[in-house]
Amino acid sequence: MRKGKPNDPERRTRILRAALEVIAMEGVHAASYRRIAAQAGVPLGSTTYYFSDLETLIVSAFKTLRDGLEPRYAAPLRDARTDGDVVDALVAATCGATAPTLDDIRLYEEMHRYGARSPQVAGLLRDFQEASLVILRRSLSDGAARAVDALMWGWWSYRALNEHDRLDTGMVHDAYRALVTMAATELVPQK
Amino acid sequence: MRKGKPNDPERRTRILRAALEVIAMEGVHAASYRRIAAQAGVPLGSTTYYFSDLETLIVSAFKTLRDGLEPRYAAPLRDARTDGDVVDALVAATCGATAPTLDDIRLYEEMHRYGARSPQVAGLLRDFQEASLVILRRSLSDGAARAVDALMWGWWSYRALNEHDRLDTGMVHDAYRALVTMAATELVPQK
DNA sequence: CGAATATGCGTACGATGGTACATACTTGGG
DNA sequence: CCCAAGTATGTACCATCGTACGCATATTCG
Repeated sequence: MRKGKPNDPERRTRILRAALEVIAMEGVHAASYRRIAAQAGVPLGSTTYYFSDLETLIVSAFKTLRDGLEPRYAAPLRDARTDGDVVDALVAATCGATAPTLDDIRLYEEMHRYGARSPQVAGLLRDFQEASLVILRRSLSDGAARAVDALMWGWWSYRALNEHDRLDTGMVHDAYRALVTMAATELVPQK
Repeated sequence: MRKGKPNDPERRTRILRAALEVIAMEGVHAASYRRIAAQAGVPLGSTTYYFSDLETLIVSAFKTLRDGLEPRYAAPLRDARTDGDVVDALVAATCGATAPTLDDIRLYEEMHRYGARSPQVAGLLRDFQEASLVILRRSLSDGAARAVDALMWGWWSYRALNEHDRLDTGMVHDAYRALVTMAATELVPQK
């Protein structure tokens, strides 16, 4: 009897990567079995074999996106010690070294939109957001954490819309500092 | 010779409204000629007659959305006199009386995503954003205006994802106040 | 070495999409 | 009243989609 070892172990992963590429370039609506197969350089039957329906494929692709993104953004924030470190990490995540690429933002936006109609993907998004909030709450009040989270998303969104103008780092820094400072002064009635 | 007066002058508007309804309910990917025609209660040929291709129809629909939304959100902000008024207006626009409905947010998100592939729609979005910034800059520094704008969008987005929990008004108020206050203290190096 | 079983693939079908276009209907001027 | 021209519609074509399914290939065990 056969063990079930795949002939090409990379294939599944390659399909998922191709799916994300297609979604980033042309949107979820363009992410068809055929288009993804072409992108991955595998035959149509290969994609339907690994993912019995399209919803499964897309959700799986978004899952790998989350798994890839989460540690990348979480780490610098987790290492922050002082409020200043937190602000710096936030700035970096918004428009600095650890900031997502435009493709990543597009992907995340597509995910967001797809989540409006897919409970599974909505769950992924909430997981992602909750993980971010958990980290932020280690140094900020709940309110400030939520505000910071929303602001970061707003700026990412802005970057996606205005591809060419970079966000001014000083402005971003000031805004985060204002929110983080608010957290400090608000801490008494909050706690 | 005939004057060119339409037999049913309402029809064009009705089709555009139906398009927005479909987009809000099922997303742009579901906005087909046939689906929109069904929603508007008109035959397929009627939609293709008024809009020679689908892109035109969708862009027109988004244009009417912008025209409808813009005055609604601009007015309260324009009437704000003091910084406190501005903060109150922002809170109201985020989660209060003048806040967009969930449908409006969904529509706006669909527009955002569609804009990623349609230069025309991207232009509409930038218009909308710029109009908002112009008003905000009457009482805030450029940096604060941008931060406030991004934060509002982030919270709208949050509301779309977490349909059921209302944003805490106090938290929203504090965050906006922090950003507006920052604008005041930052005003010297800014100007 | 078969034979059984998992892996991988090609084709076909029914549904749905945008669009083209021939046809009808409505209107107002002659 | 009737015809020209704009308005409105029904149908049909071709492409593409998700999915089903039968067949080919590879692998491992007895």
